Parts: sequence; C-alpha cells; structure tokens
Amino acid sequence: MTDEYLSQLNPPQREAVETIEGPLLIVAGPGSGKTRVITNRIAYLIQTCGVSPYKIAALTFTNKAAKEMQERLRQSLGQSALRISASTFHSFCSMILRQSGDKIGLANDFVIFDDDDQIAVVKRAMIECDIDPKRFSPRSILSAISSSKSQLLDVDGYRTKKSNYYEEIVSRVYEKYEEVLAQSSAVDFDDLLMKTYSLFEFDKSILQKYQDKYLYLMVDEFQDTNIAQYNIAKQLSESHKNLCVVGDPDQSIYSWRNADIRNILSFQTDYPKAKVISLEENYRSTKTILKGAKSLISANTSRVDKDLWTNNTEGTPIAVMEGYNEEEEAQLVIREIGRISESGGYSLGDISVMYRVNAQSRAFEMACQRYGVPYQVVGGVKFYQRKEIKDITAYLRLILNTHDDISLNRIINVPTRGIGQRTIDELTRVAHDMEIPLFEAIDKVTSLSNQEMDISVQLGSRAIRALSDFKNLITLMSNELDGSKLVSLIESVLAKSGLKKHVQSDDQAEDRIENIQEYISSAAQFSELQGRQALTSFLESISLVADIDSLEDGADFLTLITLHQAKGLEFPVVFVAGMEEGILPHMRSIESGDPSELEEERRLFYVGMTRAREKLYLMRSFRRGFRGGSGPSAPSRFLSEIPDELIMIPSREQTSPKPQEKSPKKNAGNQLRHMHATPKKPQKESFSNSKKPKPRIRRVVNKISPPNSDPVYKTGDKVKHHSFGDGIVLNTESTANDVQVTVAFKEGTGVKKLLASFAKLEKTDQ
DNA sequence: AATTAGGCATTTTTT
DNA sequence: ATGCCTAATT
Repeated sequence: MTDEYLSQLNPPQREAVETIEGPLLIVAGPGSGKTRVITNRIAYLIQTCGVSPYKIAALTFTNKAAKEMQERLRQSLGQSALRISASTFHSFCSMILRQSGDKIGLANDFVIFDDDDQIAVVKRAMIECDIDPKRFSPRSILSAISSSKSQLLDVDGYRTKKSNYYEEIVSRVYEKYEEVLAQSSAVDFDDLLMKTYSLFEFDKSILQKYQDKYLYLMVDEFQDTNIAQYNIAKQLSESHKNLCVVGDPDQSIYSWRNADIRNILSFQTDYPKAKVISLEENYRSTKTILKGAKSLISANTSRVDKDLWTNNTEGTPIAVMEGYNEEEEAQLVIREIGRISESGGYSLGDISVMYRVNAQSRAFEMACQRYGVPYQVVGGVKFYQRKEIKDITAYLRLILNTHDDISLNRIINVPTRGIGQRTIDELTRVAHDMEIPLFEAIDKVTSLSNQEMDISVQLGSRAIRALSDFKNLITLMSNELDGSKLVSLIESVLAKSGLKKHVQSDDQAEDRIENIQEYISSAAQFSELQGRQALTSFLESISLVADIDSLEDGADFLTLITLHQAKGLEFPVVFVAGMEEGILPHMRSIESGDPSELEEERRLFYVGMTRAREKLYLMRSFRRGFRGGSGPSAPSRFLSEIPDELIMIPSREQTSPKPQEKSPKKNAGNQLRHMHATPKKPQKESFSNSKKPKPRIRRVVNKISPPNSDPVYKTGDKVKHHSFGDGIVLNTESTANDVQVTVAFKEGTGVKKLLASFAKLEKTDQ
C-alpha cells in the first residue's frame, strides 16, 4: 500500500517524498501538488520509515493550512495523525514559551498584544520619551521595531547599529516599548519568535530537548519566512539536519512583513549539501492560464526561471473586462457569474473574486446584496478588531492580568463612568512616578492620603469615587475567575461592566450583539479547561487566528478575498478585480521607486492568476472612487505583459446593456434565479437611502430561507453537518426569518451557531 | 470636568 | 466613508 500512494506521484514528487534525511529544498511551482507531497512525505516517514508521529513538526503559515494538513493526514493515516505537530510558527513558538519561557523570565500566562495594542504601546513609549507622536508616526516607528525584531536585533543590538537621527529616535522608543511590554507581562507577535530564539540560545539544554522531540522538521511557504523563523528552524534541526523547506520564490508576497526571500539562498549556502527538487508540472490550471502567468512573471528580472508545464487542456481565453466604475465592474462580475453558472454548470462555491485591497470588497458586497448572491468576505474589518470585541477582550485581559495597562486604558471609561482624560492623565503620572502599574495606582490613590504616598495627587473626590468603583468592579470580576466557567465569566463581565447595555444602545446594536454571541460561542470551546487556564488559552487563540481560518470551503458562497489571503487556495473560476495602475500595482509600490516593490506586486498578481483552474477574468474599471471623489484609472501595466493571443475582450453588448441602466435587478434576477439566490427581503435599494448604513461584517452571508423546508430542531437532537460532522443541538433561537441553531460538534470543531436554512443539517436519530 | 459634536486627515497587504 | 483630535456644551 506504500507503493500505491507512491505510484500516484510524478518522479520529482516521489523523490521529494522519499528524501527524508538531511536538508531538502523543494521548489514548488503553483499547482504542482505541493500539499500532496508534504502529506505523502509525512505518511511515508510514519508508515514506511517507522518514525513516530510525535517526532514530526510541520510549520505552516496559517492555521487553516495547518488544519488542512492535519485533516489530510487523518484521512490517510487515521487518528495517529493528530500526534503530528502541525501549526504556525507563531503558535508553535507560543507553546514553547509557555512551557519554558520562565527560563528567560517570561511569565507563562503572558498575553499577546496585537497590532492595535502595539500602536498604543508605541504611543505611550513615545510620550514617556518626550517624543511628539505627531512629528514621528507611531506606525512607522512600530514597523521599524518590528522589522528589527524579525531580524533578531534586540534593543542593544539596534542601539549599536543605529546610524542616523531617525534611528536614534526609534532606538529610544524601542527601549521604552520593551519596558512597557514587560511591565504588562505581554509579548508582541515578533517576540514570540525572537524570544524563542533567544531562549534556545540562552539555554542549550532546552534547545536540545526540543531537538530530540522534533526529529523531522518541515517548513511550508518558506519564501515567506523571516530571518527569525529561519533561524529557529535552523536551531531546531542543528543536531539532526532533517530540515525540509518548501517554497516558491515567485510567490513571495510578504516582504513588507519582513519575510526575507534571501532565506532560500541562505538555505543553499548554509546547507551546501542540501538536495534541491523542483516541482514543475502544474496540475491545476489550463494551458492558457499557465502560459499567461508564466509570461507575466518572466517580466521580473531578479528571479530564477522555472519550466512550468501542464498536461491540462488549452481551456478558454483569459477574459479582460472593463466597467465604467467600480459598481459596474462588480455588476459585470455578478452577471458573468450568472451566465457561467447557467451555461457552464459552475456553482458559487467554485468562484472567487480577488482584489488588492480590502476596500475593494465593498462594491462587490453591495452588488451581491442587491442581486441576492450569497457570499463570504474573508478578512475585511477583522472580527477580533471590532470595537465591541476588543472592549470585552480588554476586560478579560485586565482581570487575568492587572498589570496590563494598555487594556486598562482602553476600558477604564467604557462605558463612560465619569473617568475623563484629566483623571487618567493624573493617574498615569502617579503610576509613572511610583513605578507601578495603573491598576495599582488606582488602588493607592483611592485608599491612601497624599502624605501616606509622599507624592501629591491632584484629584477631586468625584474622580476618586469613580476610580474606586472601577477598582471594585475589576476586583469583583477577578474573584469570579477561578470559580466559574469561561462562558459565564464573560457573560458576567458583560453585565457587570455595563458593556452589555452600552452595546445594546449602540445604533448598530443588532450586529454588535451578534458578534458578541459569536465571541461567546468560540469561548465555549474552552469549557473543558478551568478558570485561568481557560481564559489564557482562549485569549491566546483569539490573538493567533487569522480571518482566512474561518473560510468555509464546501459551502455554496461566492468568495471575496484579497490576493494575499488567496495564497494557497484554488478555484475553478477566478476574477481578479481592479487591474489598474495604482491598485495593482499598488500606488505605494509605484511611488516608492523601488523596482523590487513592483516585482512583488507582479508576484502578487501571479499568485492571483495561478489560483484559477479553468476560467480567469481580469476586471478593471475606467473610473475609480478615491478618497471620496473619483478619477480616471489607467489599465494596469501587468495586462500588457500577458500575450494578446491568450486574451479575449468580450463585447460590451453581451454583458452590459447600459452603464446607467436604472433597474438591472430584473435582468440579473432572471439570470440568477437558479442559484437559489432570491433577494433578501424587499431590501433592494435600502442600502442606499437607509440612515442606518449596513455595517461591514466579517463574514456576511445573505440570510436567505428556502421556502418552508426547514426541519425543526430542538435541544438534544443529534445532527450531522457536511463539513463539521456529528453534533448535538444545544439551543435554538428564532430570528426574523430564520432559526439559529447552536450545535456542539465532535472532533475539535467545538460549538458553532448556525442558521438552519443554510447549515443543511441532517438529523441523525438515536 | 466629562461628554459630545463637528472638523481633519486617512487607508496595503497580516501572523 | 472612518477614526482621531479640538472646540463647544452640559
């Protein structure tokens, strides 16, 4: 049976699978069966070479990729696949630091600060250094710090390397920044990597422990790793050298996040004996699409040419379509979707719209809503970045760790409780003078007199009272931490803090409440753990998930996604929107004047093109909205880098009668009817003249109920979901035109809230 | 002293 | 169109 899966591989794939000892670089072109090679290689290690699954670690870029790998392995290997460590670098490092971080003075219940928190820390550090946040942008200082950390350059290292005035400023902020993090017992994303690296350097016995644990190491998307990640991989494999990295330099699209393409070169110089295997047969795309992509990418000068080829059919030409503005661009896409799903048998789940910037999703979302096309937006305004979610999270962090000044600052007056800026400033000053966290300062200020503190405090009695109430509130909540379940803790925090009322009175209450419910149901997954443990794990999980992780495949939605997030995915039909100068390539890369930035844009487009299996559409619009106004938009230079003979430009008459057509709904309605996509309520124009604008939400799925075919679910029913598997109904809740069912699934999926009309749950009696 | 309302600049991509 | 800062308001 070993032979069976080996015989399904082409010769280089097979060689990659069978090369298990020593350093190995797999250069995997798009669609070349990379995932297949990785999973087969692991299966080979376990089944043929008798390696224990415990000894294998696979590091991927996203949680989704990790999960997918585990799922595939489970299919070929059974339950033992769960013993393989498959995770992202960040969560892998987080695990190590929680286990052994105390050796370098890190509390094991550290919190992970996200982007917003980091900005807050930078601002605070700047103020403490007497640097005006208006003179230097906190964002750019943060990116300097982050870039430094990604290269394993700590404060001292940076200080000695700094060479100009700006870097002097950064170096001062960097130092304070680290102090604030340490005081808050928090780490940022880059720390997860850098601290793991220094832990290994600092204590070789710990490193050895992990080297012995992970005898076989694999790194996916190697072209997108940064220096820190590469060095950790090197450390871990130092003793056995069983390091297999998989990547494609042409798909390197994260240099702005300090990914360093030089890692691929370094790998070959660091391991001169490394075997290099290229996977060049593409199993995904038509000849036309592949030819177009190859021709495009060959315009990059700094690259090594590959010889990609495919046995697939010629396929249809690449369609280039132009709309008058972004609305029409979206309309064209929707109509084309209607056309091909009717004549080509494609369903919505086969189709994706990809764009450069999240803002572009708007026009498509509106078009989908108008024509009743169910869709999912990946990313956008990120779920865990929404205000209500960040607020409740800040409360939770604070009760777990009262040293967390950043979280305290966020919620000390949310909802408003009479603690204004002046009070906060004074409190900050006291905390700073006494060198204590803000929360402790509140305690001092409210319980001691000025003489007792030998520091004078300028606060009125009203402020003192408000602070005292706040302190009691947080203390009260902290006391619940150990006794109660995570879900009830969160509910209690919502109630006691007044956040619940606050949110309910918001003008977007409905959606915010829905978001909080989703938040609570994701917390329910941690119900086996106790008190602090549960909260720590929950907080960690929400810091490390990306939105891409929530992408449902299998479901029949149109997928709207950024080109960056689309990496690693594939769809039979792909629309790349916004093929214009300034969008793709992005303005910034043009203005920077750095040719390598333009090359990265080209790679990004290359990634987009190569996601398509059968049909590729390149969309552009003649005018594009820009900061309120709108202006003409020139076609992307990338369009001219695709040979004309591969391109077809459909005549406008076929697709769109008139740009200003007032009632396109009817036409499209007819075209789309068979998609089970009846428009949501008679909502039609409401998005344009309602005073309550529809909020942007992460995954907007049109709630369309198929007529009276809903089975009735009740608590305790056993059900089956096509992708989540078996589960038990915990609760049902009727909404306006649907029923929301809360189901606890087995096998790690946890508790989900689903809409009855969409989930297609099957009842499994007994 | 806190809140709120209106004015100003602002948006790349994300673990 | 959204968020942050300043100025008017209670």
